[in-house]
Amino acid sequence: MAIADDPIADGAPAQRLTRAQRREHFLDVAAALVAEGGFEAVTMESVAARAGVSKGLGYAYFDNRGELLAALFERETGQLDRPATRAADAQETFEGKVRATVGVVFDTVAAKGPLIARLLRAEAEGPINERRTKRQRVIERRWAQLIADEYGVSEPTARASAAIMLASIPRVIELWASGKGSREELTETYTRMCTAAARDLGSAI
Amino acid sequence: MAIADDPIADGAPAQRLTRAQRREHFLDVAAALVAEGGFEAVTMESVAARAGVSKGLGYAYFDNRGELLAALFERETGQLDRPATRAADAQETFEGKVRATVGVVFDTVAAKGPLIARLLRAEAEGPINERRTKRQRVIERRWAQLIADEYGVSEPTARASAAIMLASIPRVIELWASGKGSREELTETYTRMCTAAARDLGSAI
Amino acid sequence: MAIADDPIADGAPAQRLTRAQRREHFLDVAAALVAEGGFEAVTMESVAARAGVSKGLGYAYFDNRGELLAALFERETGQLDRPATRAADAQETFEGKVRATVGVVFDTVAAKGPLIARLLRAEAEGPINERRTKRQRVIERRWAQLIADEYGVSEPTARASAAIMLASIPRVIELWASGKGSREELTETYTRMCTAAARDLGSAI
Amino acid sequence: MAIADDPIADGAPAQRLTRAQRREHFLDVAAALVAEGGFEAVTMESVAARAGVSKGLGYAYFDNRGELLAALFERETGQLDRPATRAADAQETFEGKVRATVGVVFDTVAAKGPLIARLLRAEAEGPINERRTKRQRVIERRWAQLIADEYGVSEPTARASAAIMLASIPRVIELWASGKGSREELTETYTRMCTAAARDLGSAI
DNA sequence: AATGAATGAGGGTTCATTCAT
DNA sequence: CATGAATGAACCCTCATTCAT
Repeated sequence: MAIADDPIADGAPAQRLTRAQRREHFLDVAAALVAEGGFEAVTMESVAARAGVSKGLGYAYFDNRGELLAALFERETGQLDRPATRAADAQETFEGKVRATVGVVFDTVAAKGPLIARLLRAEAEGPINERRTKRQRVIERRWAQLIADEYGVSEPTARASAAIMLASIPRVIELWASGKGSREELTETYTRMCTAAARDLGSAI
Repeated sequence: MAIADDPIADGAPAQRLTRAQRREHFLDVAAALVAEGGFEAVTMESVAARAGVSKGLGYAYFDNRGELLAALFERETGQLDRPATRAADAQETFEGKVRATVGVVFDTVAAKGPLIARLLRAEAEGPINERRTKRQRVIERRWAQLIADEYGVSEPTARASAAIMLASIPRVIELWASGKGSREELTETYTRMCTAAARDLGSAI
Repeated sequence: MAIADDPIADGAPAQRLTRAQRREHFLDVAAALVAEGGFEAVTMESVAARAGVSKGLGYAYFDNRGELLAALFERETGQLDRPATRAADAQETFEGKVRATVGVVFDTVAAKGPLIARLLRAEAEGPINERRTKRQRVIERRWAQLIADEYGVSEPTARASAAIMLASIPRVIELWASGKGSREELTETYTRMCTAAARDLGSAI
Repeated sequence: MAIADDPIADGAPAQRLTRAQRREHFLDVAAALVAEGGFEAVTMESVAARAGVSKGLGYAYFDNRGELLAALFERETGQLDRPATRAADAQETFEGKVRATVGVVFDTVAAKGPLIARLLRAEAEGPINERRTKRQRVIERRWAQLIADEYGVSEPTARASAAIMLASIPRVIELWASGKGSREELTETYTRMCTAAARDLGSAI
């Protein structure tokens, strides 16, 4: 409805963005929508509307809805995983790495809300599921390596235990979100559980 | 479209079943569809088509799609939880109970496929989420009690640790389903992880 | 669900009725449903359910939904029109007849609720519309005759004026139902309007 | 299915109209359908089919079926009421105003068919009923004021009589449409009935 | 690049009606 | 006479996607 030269109309930056900026903006909007209403809330139309652009424009940046969601997944997990890896790398022990990783997860959730939990947990449309599986494999392998190295756990058992530990991280976030424990308590509990389990698995037959 | 070897020819009126039989049949079909394609694959239409009946018939048995899904959830979790509780009750120790529970889970998956893992894990439509949350609360409380009693873990920590342990059961099933370990190995690993964690949490401050 | 020898189960007379009784019962139920929720509320299923019989039974008494509604219309308008005619016949003047007729209408509405208003007014499914038109023609002709005879109004004008007068009777009922006047006031107003109009139309060119 | 002389071929994409044009087109189609078959004949699907567009397009213009019907009601009654008010305002007396109003009604029906009668009369779905009730209240109040002022009729009686008079206008249209009188005769008859009634109600106790 | 009209398929739901038992 | 399982058509509504402008 506005006709001219508002640099940014209506709260929605509807103008003169570079291709990359506009793409990011789409992802920001999609992130907000997932956080508010889950994946179903992300429709090409809702994203366009919230972004203040026309219905068809999304397709100039993403092949289809699946790709938009996949791009969102990549961006958000990247923003979680890079700091997490960095924080873990700064630690010597498995225990330190676990604690550091959980810390970054909490930080991220604090900063961006339930988005990341949803991304990691939900049964979602195809393109996301594939990527999630791939990401999981990578992270599980890393943790398994640490467990095997530090506690002398056999390869396959280390793999399984890493998978089991990682699977409950979203629940830890949920517990926090629903007030079932403080950040510190939950970090402590989770870290102790992981290390105790790893130690035990490495200890005997 | 199929021409041969359908038990029921394509335009012919379906078998006339009793109310209870038809209801079970619908749930069987829904179960198969969830196993294959997740919740989204369950539409009143897809169920009817697969069941070989007309589109509207489902509504004579379930008020709406949500109720169908809810009924499926109730049936399947009931078939898991009743034997699991029975098996756990027959054991004295937390360790025994965990092992027995996992055993029943494996039995169930062996008999009915990975459906149950999906039911327990996925972020799903409203009616299922509510029921899952409720069920979780009940089971978590039970495990928490055991952990607190047997290992002297404080109430809140026991609650959190139970939640964390239970959250990874679907992943255990997945590991098995994808060949990442035998039933015995996975049972052993998971059980040791749980008991080691509980013991550790109870050991000191 | 009950298996034997309740003479009347569940508030619903579900048993041992003669054909005619059962037919009447269906109409009673349909009447109640129209009064509560309009024509749309009358489905073959809702009628059967309320009557405490099985879904298909209605078709043993009425060819189809339209016929059920039509039979209801006939019965109810008959129960209005016969007393109305009798009451009108007992009066000498047009004014008396109008007053008597309106009195019977009020009595009927008082006894049977908004059913009759709905039957007379609503744009309804085909079979009812036809009958209503026919009924209207009959009554309009009668009133027109009276107007012509008593006030010397020409045939066509008498016909038109009768139609115009009769068309507002449902509104009179509505006014009463919504508390916009007492029975007596509304009867008086309506009667005076009709007689004044008739007198005027007969008076000159 | 039609093969010839459709302006638009059967599977071809429809004319691309502006938003306003398409909206009007939808309303035109809906109007035609109401005129032919009443409200029930207006479904989002029937409108789309008649308009030669795809099933879902209507929802880009109206939130749902109710809104479409409501918009139709607003448009049509607006096109009747604005000229009617103007014509009535140009007259000094109640008689003149009644005659002028009826004249505009006839003009409108002549131009657009009996649609308006249906809109004003029928018991319809919620959104229309509300609006009709509101409109009626406004017009009844206006007429009541005139009757009270010019003939000295008491407030409540004036209200009731106005309601009664207005309720028969659709019937006047029907009489005309079914050839039961000329425009002039019906206008004259209706106007005399109204004025005679008002005069009488004002004359005594 | 961007708009926004339009498509078309998919899925939810309701009911009149039929018919095997 | 009665039951109640089943059909099938008609609607409602939403969205991913295309494409003329």
